[in-house]
Amino acid sequence: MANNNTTEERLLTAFSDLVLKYGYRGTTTKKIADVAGVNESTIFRHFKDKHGILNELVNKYLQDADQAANDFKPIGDIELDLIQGAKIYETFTTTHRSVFLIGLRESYQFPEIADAVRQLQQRFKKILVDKFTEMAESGEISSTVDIKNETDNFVLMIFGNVVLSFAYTDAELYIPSNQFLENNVRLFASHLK
Amino acid sequence: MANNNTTEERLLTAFSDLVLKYGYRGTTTKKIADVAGVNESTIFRHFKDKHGILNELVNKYLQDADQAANDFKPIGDIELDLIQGAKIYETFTTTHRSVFLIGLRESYQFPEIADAVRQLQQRFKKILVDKFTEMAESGEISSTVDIKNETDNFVLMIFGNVVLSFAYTDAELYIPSNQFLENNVRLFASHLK
Amino acid sequence: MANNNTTEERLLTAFSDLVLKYGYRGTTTKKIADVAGVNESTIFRHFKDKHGILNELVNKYLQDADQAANDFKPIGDIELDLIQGAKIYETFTTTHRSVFLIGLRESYQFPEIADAVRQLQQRFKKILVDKFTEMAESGEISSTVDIKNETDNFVLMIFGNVVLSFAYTDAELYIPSNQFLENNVRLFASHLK
Amino acid sequence: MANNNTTEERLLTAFSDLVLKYGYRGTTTKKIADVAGVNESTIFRHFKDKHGILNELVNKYLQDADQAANDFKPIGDIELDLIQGAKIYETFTTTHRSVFLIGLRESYQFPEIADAVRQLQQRFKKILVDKFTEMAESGEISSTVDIKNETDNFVLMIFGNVVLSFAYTDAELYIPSNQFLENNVRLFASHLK
DNA sequence: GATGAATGAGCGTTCATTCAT
DNA sequence: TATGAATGAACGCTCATTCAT
Repeated sequence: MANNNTTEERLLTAFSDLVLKYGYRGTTTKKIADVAGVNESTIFRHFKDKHGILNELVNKYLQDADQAANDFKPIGDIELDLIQGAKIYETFTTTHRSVFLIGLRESYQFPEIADAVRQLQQRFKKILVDKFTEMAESGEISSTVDIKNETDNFVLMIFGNVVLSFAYTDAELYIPSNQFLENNVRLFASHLK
Repeated sequence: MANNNTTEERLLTAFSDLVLKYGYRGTTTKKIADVAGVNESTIFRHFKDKHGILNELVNKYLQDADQAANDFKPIGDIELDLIQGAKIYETFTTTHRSVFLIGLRESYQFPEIADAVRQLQQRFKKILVDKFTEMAESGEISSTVDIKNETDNFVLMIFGNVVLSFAYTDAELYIPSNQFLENNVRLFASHLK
Repeated sequence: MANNNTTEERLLTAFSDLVLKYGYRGTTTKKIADVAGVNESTIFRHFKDKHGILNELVNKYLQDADQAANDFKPIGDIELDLIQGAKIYETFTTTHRSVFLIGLRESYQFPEIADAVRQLQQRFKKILVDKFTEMAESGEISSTVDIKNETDNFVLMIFGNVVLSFAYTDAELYIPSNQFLENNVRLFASHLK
Repeated sequence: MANNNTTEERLLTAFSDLVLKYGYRGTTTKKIADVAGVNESTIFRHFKDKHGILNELVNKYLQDADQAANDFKPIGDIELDLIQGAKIYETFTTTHRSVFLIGLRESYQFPEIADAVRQLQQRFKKILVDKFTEMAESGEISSTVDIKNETDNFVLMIFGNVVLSFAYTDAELYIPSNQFLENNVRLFASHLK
């Protein structure tokens, strides 16, 4: 038995962990059961089928996504706002790594997950664009700043780093969170002032 | 019969196409055979096993990767150099979509492919950093430019856009090539002058 | 369902029976399942793989072989001792027909089984030679008897009859057990007195 | 190309050699073609099918078997006659090892070969029994000799040694030809005088 | 006379899922 | 609530055989 949690929780945790390494297909019900310390057939008492486990995680993802989007409230300081956005995005995707990765890897099989992943990105972009537009109108941002494209670039950049960190877990390729926020995001922000 | 090409070519094409949708595991030998219009067992006359098909594509990837890295020769104009780099990177990854995606999605099962994908990224980064450092020393680039981090940001950005375009093929999320080079890369470059 | 035994027992029995007819390779998992009255995949719940079934039988063979060798205790009466030896050898090999035959037929693919079959033969030979040597020393056997070669001949003879009886099951070629012990073994023994 | 012989001869030789190691089933047409140095499909130009190769060898076996039986002409000297019989049997079976082994191993699949192997044994037995009976009638052999059973024992013994030598090629178990004839057969014969 | 390309049947094995207990 | 036994569909792969050249 993996830990003291509910059987259902242990199954969800086992599934999440295994998906990181093996992907959805490679995460067999046998592996899940072994890691969770239960019988394979027990899975089907708690979830309709293998897909049902994923659905549960997707539901949590969607709830948290709303929360994260609501939590992201730019305050009008470009630097702090981009750092805040990057931080929330990174925290959220890390918390929901398995769903994020399935959305990335198996987007064709699970279009609804791919959609969910995309939507989050769009919402973050919109929040930033809206705020920056507002700031541009009030003169806080120079009118020469190309808000739309800069925001696109920013989102691509933080998405790129998250993908690198998840897809190649053991690699030196991605930039660790703190360093990324302090150096890279801050540097990016400096061009918008 | 899918088209007039060699059986081997048809198999490679079928494999590549299916991998985009279904991933490596989901691309069954039966599907490959059906798409290529041959009997399933014919696959094994042309390739040692299923992995052998992938190996063939990886070999081509590695050859082309060398070529692409050699082709990327910055001329000392920041804007043109970044555009050139982004264009070559994008062209190369598009040509080798299937291998790139397998390296991204199934990095755990195929660490050598994940490595190959990573290496390309590092090589591009190094070429840029080397050139920009040289330009900074000769005064063509202001000494205030944070070459290392700017290059990181640039590479994350073009990587992010490539991943988006491949992973969510039918989505409106990624920025189409021409537009990306003209608007986003150019915009990014403008901050380095 | 073939009979009331455990699924595992039914599988082992089915495998054993089929091996006599078809050999190891010819005994397909489908045939085994059909004869045992279970689904083919059920085999793999009970045994790691096809070889695992054989391993199980080989383990039993090895255990029984020790027992058989220990049970064979010549009492110093040549005739009775040869009959006893022949009887134990025949009973043992008959009980483990399938393993014996695989060791004989597929010795190249399963050298460890071939070894096991050989060893039994050597052990029986040694027990006889040791006893007869002891009897020769105590004068119970004439010193003119060529113990080593006579024993070789005896073992070849009983081995030959066992092989005939197993390999050509429906033939009239081999000599049935009782008759063999009463006539042939006894006749052979008569020359050693 | 294996040697200068006819394609057909090379195929037959390749088949014979492979059968010793791998048995009939394990001797794939691909292996045969590789060893013979021809294309796999060439086999089917020379033989109807895989079984056809075996048939060819069986035909030769049957012709030679007649020859061997005719060659075996006991002269009335028990010792020399048994040695002669053992020698011819051994030579013949060695020459036709592959067929002999298939008859032994795959007797169920190829009953006609099993028959052929059995018949040879019966013919040898009959020749010996007939001669010894004749000798008994003429007083050359003591009337106390149990001709039938002694002959059975003798045939089992030489059969046993041949099987050992073929089935466990690399083993020290069987008794090498010369030694077998000089020691074992001679010893056996000594009891009949 | 021989080849190379292709096939279809069948093999051992894995997997998500069901069912009786 | 959970288990252990069993299943059927599918998978990657091998094999003897066919056919056009």
